[in-house]
Amino acid sequence: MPGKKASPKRRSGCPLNASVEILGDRWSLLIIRDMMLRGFRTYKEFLGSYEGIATNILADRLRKLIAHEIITTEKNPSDGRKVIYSLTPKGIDLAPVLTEMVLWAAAHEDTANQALVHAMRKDKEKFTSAIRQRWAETARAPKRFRSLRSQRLRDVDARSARRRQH
Amino acid sequence: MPGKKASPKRRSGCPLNASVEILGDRWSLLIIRDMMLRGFRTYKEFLGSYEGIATNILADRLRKLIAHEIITTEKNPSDGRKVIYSLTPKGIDLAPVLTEMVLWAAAHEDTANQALVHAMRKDKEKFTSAIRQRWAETARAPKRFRSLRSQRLRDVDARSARRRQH
DNA sequence: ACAAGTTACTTGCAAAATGCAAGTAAAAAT
DNA sequence: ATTTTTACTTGCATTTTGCAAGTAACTTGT
Repeated sequence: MPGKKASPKRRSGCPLNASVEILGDRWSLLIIRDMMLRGFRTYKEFLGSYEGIATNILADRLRKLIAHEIITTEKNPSDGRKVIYSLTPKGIDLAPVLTEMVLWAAAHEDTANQALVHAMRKDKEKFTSAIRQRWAETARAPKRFRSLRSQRLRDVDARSARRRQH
Repeated sequence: MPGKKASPKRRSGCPLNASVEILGDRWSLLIIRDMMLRGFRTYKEFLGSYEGIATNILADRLRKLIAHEIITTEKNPSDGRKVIYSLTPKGIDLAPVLTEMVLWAAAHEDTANQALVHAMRKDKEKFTSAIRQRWAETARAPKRFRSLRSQRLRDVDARSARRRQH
C-alpha cells in the first residue's frame, strides 16, 4: 500500500491509538483547524491565532505535522522570508474528525461560533465537501486563498466572525 | 441550557478548543475506547489494556473524565473493592469522534483491527447506534455487560479479536 | 546602498506533566 | 487470621511545555 506509514515504536496497532499518538495534544488540531477553516498558511498567522501558542511549540508541532505528512511546506516565491504551509490530502481528510469534535463540544460545553456549528450540524457531508472543494481550489493558487473561497464557506465564516466571542 | 458546563479558564470559545482541552492527550480517548468498544468498567481492566498506562496517570485521567461528566462511578454492591466506571450520555456521544479518528488512521496509517474498521466504514450510523444501544442495555445491568451485548457488535469484536495483532 | 523592519525560526531556563517503582488501605478469599 | 485483590497514592527522575530573549535571512523604505 503506497503512502501508508509504518511507525517504528507505536504502543499498539489500534487505529485510535495511532490517531491519538499523532494528534493527541493541545495544539496540533488547532493548527489544522486554522488551516482548514480560516485559511491560515504562514507561521505568523498561526502564532497570532487566538489561543496563543508559544513559538517553540509551534515550530515543533509544524515539524511533526510535516513528518506525518499532514502538511507540507513551500517557499513563497514572491517573498523569500515566507514559508507557505498547506494541508496534504491526508490532512484534509481530518475534516470529519474536526467536525465531530466541534459538534460534540457544541452539544455539551459552553462554546461560541454557533453559525459554524449550525452549518456543520445541518449537513456534515456538504460541509466537509465544501472544505475539500476550497482546499482543491487553493492548492492550485496558494497566494489568493481568501478570494478563491467557495461562497458557502465564506458565508458561514462571515456570520460566525460577527458573533465570535473573544 | 441545563448541563452545559461553562469552564472557568478556557483559552478560547471555539468548540474545537474545548474538545482539545478536554480530550487532547495520549490517554483519555483510549480509556473511552476501552469502555465503549471493549466494555471495560474497572480500574484493573484499564490498567491491563494493551497500551500500558501508568497507574497514577490512569487515576488522574479518570478523575478528569469524571469532572467533565464523561464518565461516572458507582460501587459494585456485590464486591466492595470494585469501582464501576460507566459512560454518561455525554461520554457515549463521543462515538462519532472515535469512529472518525479510527477511520482516518485506518486510511492513512499502518494499523490493525480491520474488521472493526470495515464495520465502521460500511455504515457509520449503524455502528454508532449499535454502540449506543449496547450502552443503553448495560446501563440497566452493569454487572452483566458482556452477555447483554448486541449481536452485531459481538460479531465485529469476535472477528477483530481473531485478527488482532499485539 | 544601507538602516530598519519582517518572517521564521532557535536557545536557555523554569514550571508542569508524565512515567516508573514502591507503597497503602479497604474489602474479599482462603 | 493471613493472604490476595482492588483501587488507588507517594516520591522521584525524565520529558514536555511555556515564556522570554535571541538570530539569520530576506524585504522595505530612504
